[in-house]
Amino acid sequence: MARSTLDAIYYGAIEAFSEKGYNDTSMDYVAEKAGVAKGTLYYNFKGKDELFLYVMKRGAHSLTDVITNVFDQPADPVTKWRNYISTQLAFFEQNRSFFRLIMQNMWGPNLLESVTLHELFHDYFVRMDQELQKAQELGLLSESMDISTLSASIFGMLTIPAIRSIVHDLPIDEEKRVNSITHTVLQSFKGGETI
Amino acid sequence: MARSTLDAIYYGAIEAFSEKGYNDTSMDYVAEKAGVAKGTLYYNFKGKDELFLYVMKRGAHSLTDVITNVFDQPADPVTKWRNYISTQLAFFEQNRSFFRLIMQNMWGPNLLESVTLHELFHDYFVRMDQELQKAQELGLLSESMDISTLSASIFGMLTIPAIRSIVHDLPIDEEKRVNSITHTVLQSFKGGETI
Amino acid sequence: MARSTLDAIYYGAIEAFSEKGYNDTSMDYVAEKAGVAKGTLYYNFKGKDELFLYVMKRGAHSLTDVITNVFDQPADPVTKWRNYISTQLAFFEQNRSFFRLIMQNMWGPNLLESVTLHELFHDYFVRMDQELQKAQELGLLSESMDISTLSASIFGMLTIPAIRSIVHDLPIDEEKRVNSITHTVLQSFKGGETI
Amino acid sequence: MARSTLDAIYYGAIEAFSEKGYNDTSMDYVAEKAGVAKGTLYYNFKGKDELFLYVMKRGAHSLTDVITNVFDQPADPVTKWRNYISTQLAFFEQNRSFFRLIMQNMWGPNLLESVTLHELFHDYFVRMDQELQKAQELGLLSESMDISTLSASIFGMLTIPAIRSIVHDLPIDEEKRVNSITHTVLQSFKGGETI
DNA sequence: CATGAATGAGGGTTCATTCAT
DNA sequence: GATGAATGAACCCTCATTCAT
Repeated sequence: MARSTLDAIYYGAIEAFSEKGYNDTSMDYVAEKAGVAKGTLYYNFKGKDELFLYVMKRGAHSLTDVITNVFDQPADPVTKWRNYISTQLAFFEQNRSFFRLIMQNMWGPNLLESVTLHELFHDYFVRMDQELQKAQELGLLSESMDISTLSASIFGMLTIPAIRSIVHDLPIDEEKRVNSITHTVLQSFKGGETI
Repeated sequence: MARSTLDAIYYGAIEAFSEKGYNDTSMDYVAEKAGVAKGTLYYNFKGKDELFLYVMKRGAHSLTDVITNVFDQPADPVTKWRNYISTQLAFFEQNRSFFRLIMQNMWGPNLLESVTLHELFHDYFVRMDQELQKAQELGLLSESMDISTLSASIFGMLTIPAIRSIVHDLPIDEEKRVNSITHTVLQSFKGGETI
Repeated sequence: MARSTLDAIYYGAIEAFSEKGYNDTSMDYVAEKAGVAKGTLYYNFKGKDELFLYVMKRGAHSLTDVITNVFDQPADPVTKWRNYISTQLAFFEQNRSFFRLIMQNMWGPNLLESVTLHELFHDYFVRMDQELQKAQELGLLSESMDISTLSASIFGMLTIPAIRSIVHDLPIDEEKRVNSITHTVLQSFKGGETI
Repeated sequence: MARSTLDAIYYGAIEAFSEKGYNDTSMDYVAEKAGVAKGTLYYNFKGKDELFLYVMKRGAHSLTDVITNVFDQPADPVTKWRNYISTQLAFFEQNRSFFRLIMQNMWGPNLLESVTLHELFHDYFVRMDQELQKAQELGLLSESMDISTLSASIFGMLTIPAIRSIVHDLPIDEEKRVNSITHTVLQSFKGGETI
């Protein structure tokens, strides 16, 4: 199959980088995990940077797919957000080490000259902004709320508890966590007279 | 003065690490920024890890000071949380590159064998948990909320928008952002019948 | 046509090697310049060494052709030598980068186990030795002169000024140079009482 | 002594490069020959290029010393040129592999961005040009001769026979060679009516 | 206390060569 | 005949660490 070598590299690289982080992962180790020779990595990618970026891009894409699928379903807004939260948390749970990798590298200096890893998640935030816009138009969300701040906040409400428990490698009462976060997120939509 | 060399190292190191991140900062560069010889770093610290940890500890301490000072003030809970948010955001703004450094390294694999950087922020979360506990006891916060999830969520509501704007190096309408986040946080305290 | 692939390789290789030298020319680059796949190079040649040797041999052959054509013309000796010089210099001028390539590799360690590149020019020196022998027999050249030293000297009188101006990429008063060198060479034939 | 490490590197490097040429000499091999660790090479030089250039510069300097010493002696011009030839040839003989190294690299592409190795020999040719100028003023050399061509030619008359015999590793009748070349060089000074 | 020359393990990258198609 | 994906040995270089001064 045409993609087989590339796929082997992808899965080996995601495993290697997730385990050790970008800097502590040697190309030798990636090659070993991928089951290919080191030269093959360089035959398919210009260098470590480009390989890493490829991994992150494929990963960011699958992350964005989650949000897209949820919000494209026909459902009332509250159900959508509830689904978004539980689906996203489940995704993090199923891809613990990769999610951790993302959180490590989202804030770094530019990896390549012009591309911040953060930009990879541009689509993600765009989709969330759209949905918040809709909520605002429906009167579910106060007009005074700054949408791009809120989308980042919601992302934070979700991810920080998730990454925190992952870093500590603690088992979590999944249902309780989903409920708490759902509550937090949905409350943030309500009323505007809190200040 | 006894502390002068150590201080020179501290300030040089924080500058160097903030600029380039842990891995891309060489001991040579730290020495240059600190204005001391490389050997002096090793005279004062066992190695790069220990030096970095020292920097992060002093930094985490000053971060924790913020939350402590705010919550120790006599004030009603709502005012306290409002102050906490604005003070914390101001701290991030004043220490942009160091805050970025923290966010990069909070989720990493254990830096030394037994110490996760995240543990450095243990005190921070403990203090917040205490305050949330109080709020719960005062009936400001629903009994059903999971406190450790909520404290992480609140941290996320604050930091992700902040780090996002720092990474993108965008100027921000500070007041609007504080208001949006304050609203979000305080709303999360309200009612429990959202689910 | 049978020779077309081989010729494509030859012209691509001579261009590539002349531009970058032996070591800095990759087989990939030769393949690109030749417009064939890398595997094709290995289908036609055992390896890089053999390919390079082939290029040098074809080149050395055309260099030797020059000297042969000149000395095979019926003319008096002085005219012959004058023609030799101007023709040779013109050849260098028309094949600047290839000539430079030759001069770089003439003195190296043996490229293959048993073949020095210098030996490629064996025919060249043999032909010159013959002509000097004739001159000696005609009494044009002192009996005391060592012919193999002289042929090398003459080659040096020609090539060093040529390569020097090529390396410096300087425009040259061609006529003046030919005259100077012709004078130098022909003078070396005269008298024997200088020592 | 302050220079001892640098000297060890110098002598090790000259030995290594002379034996294998620039490209086929690894930094590991230089370190081994020099009796220092590889890191020491990089502590003292930016890279392989700079180290090589240093070696060539020190070498070019000692080559230039020869010509300077000879021509600074009080003697009649003919004696000077005779001494120059024999001294230079002796120098080549005593530094066979280094001389070969020079001849290999004199014609290469620029090693660093702005410095051609050939420029290292600038002083050498300047000194020879001065001496030829003097000869012209004394009437020993025809006014019509192009000096910079002639200095290169003389260098060629000397070096090509020398390098040729070195490459072929042939024993040479030293005296006969000196005589032949001296004759050739001195003859080139005479008369101008050959053309 | 402080220094900086010296070290060497380890990493990213190149590239001549092979071989299944 | 020709191809190009795959290989892995070898190379240049970095940098945390040591230690004699």
